[in-house]
Order: sequence, then C-alpha cells, then structure tokens
Amino acid sequence: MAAVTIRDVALAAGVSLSSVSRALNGGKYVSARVAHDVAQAATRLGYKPDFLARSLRTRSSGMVGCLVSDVSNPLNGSIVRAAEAHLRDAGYMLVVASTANDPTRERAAADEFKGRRFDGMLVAPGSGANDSMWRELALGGTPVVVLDRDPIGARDDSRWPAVLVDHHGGAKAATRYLLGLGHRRIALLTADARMRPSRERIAGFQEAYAETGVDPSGAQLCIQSTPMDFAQGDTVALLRGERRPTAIIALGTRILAGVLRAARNLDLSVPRDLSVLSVGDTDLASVHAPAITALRWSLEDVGRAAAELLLQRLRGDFGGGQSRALLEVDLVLRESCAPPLLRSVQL
Amino acid sequence: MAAVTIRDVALAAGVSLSSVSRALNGGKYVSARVAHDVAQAATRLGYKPDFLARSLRTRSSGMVGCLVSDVSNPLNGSIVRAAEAHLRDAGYMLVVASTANDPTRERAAADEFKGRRFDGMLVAPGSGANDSMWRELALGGTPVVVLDRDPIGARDDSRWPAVLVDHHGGAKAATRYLLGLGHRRIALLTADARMRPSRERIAGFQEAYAETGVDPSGAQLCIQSTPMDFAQGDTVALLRGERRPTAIIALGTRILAGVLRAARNLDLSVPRDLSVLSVGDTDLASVHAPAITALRWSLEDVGRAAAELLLQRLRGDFGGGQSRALLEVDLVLRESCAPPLLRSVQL
DNA sequence: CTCTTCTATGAAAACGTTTTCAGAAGTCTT
DNA sequence: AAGACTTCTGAAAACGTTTTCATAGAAGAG
Repeated sequence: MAAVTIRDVALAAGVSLSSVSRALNGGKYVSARVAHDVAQAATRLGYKPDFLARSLRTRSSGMVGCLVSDVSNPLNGSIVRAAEAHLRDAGYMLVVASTANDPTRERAAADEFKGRRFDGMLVAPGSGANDSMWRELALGGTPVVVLDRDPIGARDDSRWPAVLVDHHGGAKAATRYLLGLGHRRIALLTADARMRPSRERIAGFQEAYAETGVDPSGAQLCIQSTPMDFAQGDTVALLRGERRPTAIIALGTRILAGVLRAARNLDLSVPRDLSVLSVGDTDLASVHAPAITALRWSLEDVGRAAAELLLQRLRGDFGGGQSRALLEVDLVLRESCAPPLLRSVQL
Repeated sequence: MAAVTIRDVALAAGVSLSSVSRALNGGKYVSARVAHDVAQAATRLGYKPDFLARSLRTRSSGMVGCLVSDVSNPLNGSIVRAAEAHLRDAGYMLVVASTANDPTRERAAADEFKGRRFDGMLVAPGSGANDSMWRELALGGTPVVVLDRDPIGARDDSRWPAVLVDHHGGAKAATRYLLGLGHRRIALLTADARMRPSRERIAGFQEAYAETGVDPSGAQLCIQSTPMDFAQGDTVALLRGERRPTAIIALGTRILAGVLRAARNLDLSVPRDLSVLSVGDTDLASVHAPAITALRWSLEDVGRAAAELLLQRLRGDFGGGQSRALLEVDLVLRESCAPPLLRSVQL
C-alpha cells in the first residue's frame, strides 16, 4: 500500500537516489537546495524509511536481545524495563526472550538474535549454561553483557562485561544481623544453588557465621531446584523438625510467600516464634503484617547499568575498561525479626 | 567473520544459488542429489540463514510487536510471557515496548514496528488513545489485536479483534457479594477511569446496586489518575471521613497495598472493621493475613487468546470470524470480607 | 514419432537501503 | 593560467535472500 520508497522521493524531488539518502541521513556534501527539496518531498509523500533494508546494508539492526528466565517475574520485568528505556534513548530496540532457564531455548533464542543480526545481547542464563554455551554466545563477536551471572567455564571469565549485585555482602549483613539478635539456628531457603545469586548468598551466609565465631552447626541450608511453591511444604517440615530454626532467610518472592503461609498454618507468630527475613523487597514484604525485614537492591540500576555497559561496547568505546558494575545491597529493617524466645535457645 | 552465505553453500555444493534456496526451504522441484549435497554442504560450513535479508525479500519479518504500559507490572508480564510462548511456537518473535501509557511513545513504538515491517501487533494503549491514534494503528494493514481495551472513536469499533476480560461481570459479582453480607457503604478505589477495565468495573459496581435495589447513595467512587501510592492517603481520608465505608474494593496490586497499609496505620482490623476485596489476585492478596478475597482471571489466557487471534489473522484465516474473546472472572472467597459491625450500619 | 506436460535447474531480477566511485563544477594557491 | 583541493552529484555496486523466468531434458499421450 503505502510503500513509498526512497526512489519515489528521489523522483519527486528530481534528484538521484544517493542524494536523497545523503540528505535524509544528514550526510556531508549536500547542497541547501537538494536538502530542502528532499525534505519537502519526503514529508509530502509521507516517506518512512525501511529499517530492514537499511539494516541489511549497514549490517547493524539497531536491536538488542535479552535472555532472561521469565519476564513475568517482576524482578526480571523491572530490569528489562529499565534497560529498554535506556536503550531506546540511544536508538536501540530491546527484544526479550523468556527462556525458563532452559539451555535449549537459550541457545535457540541466541541463534535467532544472531540470525537477525542483533547488535548486542543482555544475558542471564540459567544453571544449565556451560562452557560451550558461553563459547557459542561469544561467537560472532556480538557484544554481550551478563546480568548477575558468572560465565563459569568460559574462557576469560573476567573479560565478560557484567553487572553484578552484591548478594554476598547482603546475605552476610543479614546473617550478622540475625546472629546479633541472638539467633543461632538460622535456615536459608533457596532455589537453585548453582546460579550466582544463590551461590553468593550462601557464601555470605556461611562467612557471617565464620567471621562472628558462632558455631556453624546451627546454620541450615535448604536447597531445592523447583522454586514454585515448594517453600511452604519445606518450611513446615523444617519447623516441625528436630532442630527447629528460630529464623528463616527466604530467597525470593515465591519462597517468602511459602514461608509466610507455612507459618500461618502452624500458628507461629512472626516475629515472636519465628523471625523472617526476605531477600528481595516486594509489595508482599513491605505490606505484610508484620512488615518483613528485607534485603533490597535497585533493579532499575541493574537494567540501567547493563544498558550503559552494552552501549559503551556498541560505540566501540571500551573506554577505561570499567567492564563490570557491582551494585550494593541494603538491609531494610522492619518488624519481622526479633530475638529468639528463650525456650528455643536451649539447644 | 562467520558470514557464511548461501552463495558459499552453492559453491561448495556445486549448484546454483536458487537451488540452494529451494533445497533449504524444502521447496518443490529439487532432486534428491541436490537436496543431499546442499544439506551436507550447509551443515559442514555451518550456514545460518540471514533473517534480515530473507525478511527484506519476503516482506515479512517474523516479528510481532506488543504495546503495553509497563512490562515490570506482573499483570502485563504474565500476558506477555504467555503470548510470547505461543507466538514463538508459531515461528514469530515478540517484541514488547513499555510505553507508560504515553501516547507519544505509543505512536513512536508503533511507527518503529511498522518501519521494521512487523507482521502484527498486540496493543493495550493508555487512555490517551483517540480516534487518530487508532486510525494510525490500522494504517498499513498490519493486523492488530487489542488487549482489554476499547478502540473508542475508531471506525468500525467492533471490527477490531480483541481479547477482553469480563471486568463488568466480575465487579458486579463482587459488589453483590458485599451487599449480600449487609454492606451498604462500599467504596471503589480505581486509578484511571477512562480505560476499559476500570470503566467496566465501575459499571458493574453500579449495576449491582441497581439490580439489588439497594439505595445507591452509599456507593462511593474514588478515582485518581496517578496510580502509584495514592491509595494509602486516599484510604486514610476516606476512612476518617463522615460516611466511612464498611467495605473497600481495591483495583490493582498497588492500590490494594495502599489500602492495607492505611488500614494498619488506622488500627482497623480486617475484616472486623473493614472488609477488603482485591481486584486481581496476587501473592500479596493470597498470602496476606487475613487472606484477601479477590477477583481472579487468567492472565495466561489473555496472552494465549491474543496470540491465537493474531496468528489466525497472520495465516490469512479469518475463519468463522470469532474475532473477540471474552474471558471470565472468578470471585475467590477468602477471609477479608465479613458482615459490617452494627454501629457502622446505623446510617 | 510428435506434441504436450511435468520436473529440475541456473541466470537474473527483485526487495530498499547505504556506500563507493568517478566525474563535474567551483575555489584557492602558486 | 595551471594545478590542487574542495564541494557536490548520479551511476552503480553492494547487502543476502527469495522468486520469476527461461530452458533443457524426461516422461506421458495421441
């Protein structure tokens, strides 16, 4: 229908194809007359450039891909939105693919991105990512920025630009806080321990025990790979068990929900009978009664930093080489943590 | 680098360009020998087709755009994810743009989609969408499916394929339920009344009053256009006011959070002093103590139905013409609603 | 045996841009 | 006045596909 091409504009303006292209792209070497005529003809005809053709010729699509487990998870959604906003300002379009952490789908999506000549990628692979996966990603020279993951097994681990969240420091601070309140038996509930965030948190958790000199035998790790609603059942089992924890650190929204449900079912009052600390601050955490003490970091910053890092590469400006960003994690004190009851302390 | 093109494959297989294209696309008229040689050469060279070039020639990009206010809102995120999954299965790639309901950005995104020759679009414009906006969308003949919006002012209102949620029926059922419990002063808190979901809910709300013959003077509408955290302040004002409502219907997660916060601040017990009903079921609603009675509908179904409707158009199969889907809304009874205290009933 | 229909193939024309190249003017510099 | 730049311009060559077209041979019909 519309299909008004650069050729039509050239015809209307009475100049050549190349002149139109130059005029429209503000190139050098174009006379005032031509510039004016072309501009006029273009608007009169309602010319809209065809990005596809342009991309084919320039070998750059103006698109950036994003590999993420699931957009409907607000954690990812916020990151994506922030990244999208910044990339759009720079003239890029962000395409996100939800891969459910499935390596097959990650590979497929990455391939499609490359087939469409995407200019860059933001990736947060699942735990299935291995050596060859990373190698494949790097193949073809498309700039890649890693979102809170470790390119384990990839050559030049440290060379990958990445934006990382200081989960280690956060978890350590949270654990120290609970230890300081007098808790000794603290349980850490986490989903996939093979991925960076969980791994770092576990390390921080253990380091807090070590550094404060508290007997680490009270530290309990509860790890499961299906994240959805396992937490509720798990928490019940945990709380009914022999060495019942007096505090729980719940990693993620879904797990926090499970923990809170379990506590209610067992008629345990938070924080009297059980202290709860959420990793990640959500509406659920802040509105719940009692309000849940939480570790918080800025998802917007993650998205923004990732976009910045990528844009830097895209400009070919590897400037100074600050290729990784480490974002800090804050402990937001609220009402869900208190010293343990004495009877629970009686080892 | 890689840049292995169809020409290289042709050379390696000792056949012509066109034969390779035919062989690879499983076209008719290709001999067994050629098919074999080409396949072998292609895999040996690691040939990956260039979608850009293909798109340019075939005039179809294999991409579908999605206009939505904000991906980081889990309501939208879930829809997007479901749509993405179904479109991917059909060979399409979904690109979402967060427009913050800003008409300018909606227009810009739609233009970019068209400039990139997107094959179709899923759109949920904000309240700023007017006649010309809809007309522009329809321009160029790109198939468009509307997500829970009314193309008001657009020519052929009813001709737009759309997937709609029965907010009207849902709100009516919720209101009847509260009226049945004995509530007379019910407040409806909503954000942007100009958009379909809110508009339909308000209509259902009022219709419930009318149909049950209850004096509608107790019905209170509280409408505000900035959705974020206005609800808390508004709720406080409402509950301190002269004709304090005994029940609140809160539209959306953020508003629910605000209402619950306000209730806590005023030391009002739910549901004893105040019944709360959430429109939209979230973790917050189900985990909160007490658990919040909520209207629920399937976001996955919205995304899936939209994808189906669009795919139907893309196949050129306007089959039977069932061009709109109406999804039902359920009332999930939980603990946050109870009959009002007598003293509040004393008009 | 001839006339038609089918199958298989390669050459070449698209698709809509940007970019290279060569040349035509004009403007300096000597 | 002759070269040496500079500024502008259009023709044509890319970019990597798919698709049309013409042609050649094979197979089938009469």
